[in-house]
Amino acid sequence: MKIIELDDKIIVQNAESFNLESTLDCGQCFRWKKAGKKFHGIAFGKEIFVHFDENNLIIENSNLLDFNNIWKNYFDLNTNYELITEELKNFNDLLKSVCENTQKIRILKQDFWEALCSFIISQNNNIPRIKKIINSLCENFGEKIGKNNSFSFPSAKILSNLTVEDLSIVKSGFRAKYIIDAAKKVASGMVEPLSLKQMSMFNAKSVLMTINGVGSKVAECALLYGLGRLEAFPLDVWMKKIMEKFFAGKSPKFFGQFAGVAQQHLYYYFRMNPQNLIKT
DNA sequence: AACCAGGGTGATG
DNA sequence: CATCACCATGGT
Repeated sequence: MKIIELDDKIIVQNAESFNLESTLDCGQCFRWKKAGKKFHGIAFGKEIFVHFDENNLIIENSNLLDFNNIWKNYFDLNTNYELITEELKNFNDLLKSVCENTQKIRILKQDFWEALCSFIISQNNNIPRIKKIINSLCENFGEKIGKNNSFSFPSAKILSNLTVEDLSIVKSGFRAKYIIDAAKKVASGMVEPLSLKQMSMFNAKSVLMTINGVGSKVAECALLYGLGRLEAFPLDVWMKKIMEKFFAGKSPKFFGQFAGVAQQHLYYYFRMNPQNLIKT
């Protein structure tokens, strides 16, 4: 991996190859959009365009400082996902073929608060509307960044001072009170990502579930997408069906220390191919 | 028009 | 512990 900085772009030569489409569209994040060959997105208060040119990862509207501080970690470029995926393929024939089909998904290391808040919004909701609510949340309460109409994800501190009425503009429904409670607990340090990273999965999950509106599934999402705990295994309605049909009697432990990565391949594959889940 | 969406809560058995 | 109505909102 060699980094080249020129103009307002970063070129990561021989970046460990991964598939941007599957990685950014597999349901782990909600703020990336395809713009031609490139993907446009915002994370950690910065807006970029990103695409692959052969083995080179091109990050536009950025610089070396941001790459080192944000994007290297966000795309988790120091982790060898090829190794992880090879290990997963040995667990089970179905998982092997699914991994080969979904192609090189990478779990992003997202901002803890954004991941937690986004998956609180996701409960009993559909993906297009989740994106719409998050977008509205950013437009109304985030900070304007760049020259375009782009906004950062609003901080927990900002949201912690809002009322349910203030939030009604984003139309998050009954989730508004959950967002505010989560914001208060994060802003006050009662729920603190650095300490959660040091805790056991069980203890970290217990702390997350003290937030009103955070149950088992959302807690696992926060652990996986916001805290880099790759053994976390969110069981949503799709994963429950998949487990019931193909992994009956098995628990998430079956998939080992990278269970979350396995989960992402399975979830994405069956979202893309639901007929293979319905049919008996 | 009823039903569903990357669920959680509180009440009840 | 298992089940169940209910939770707001927008799309089909």
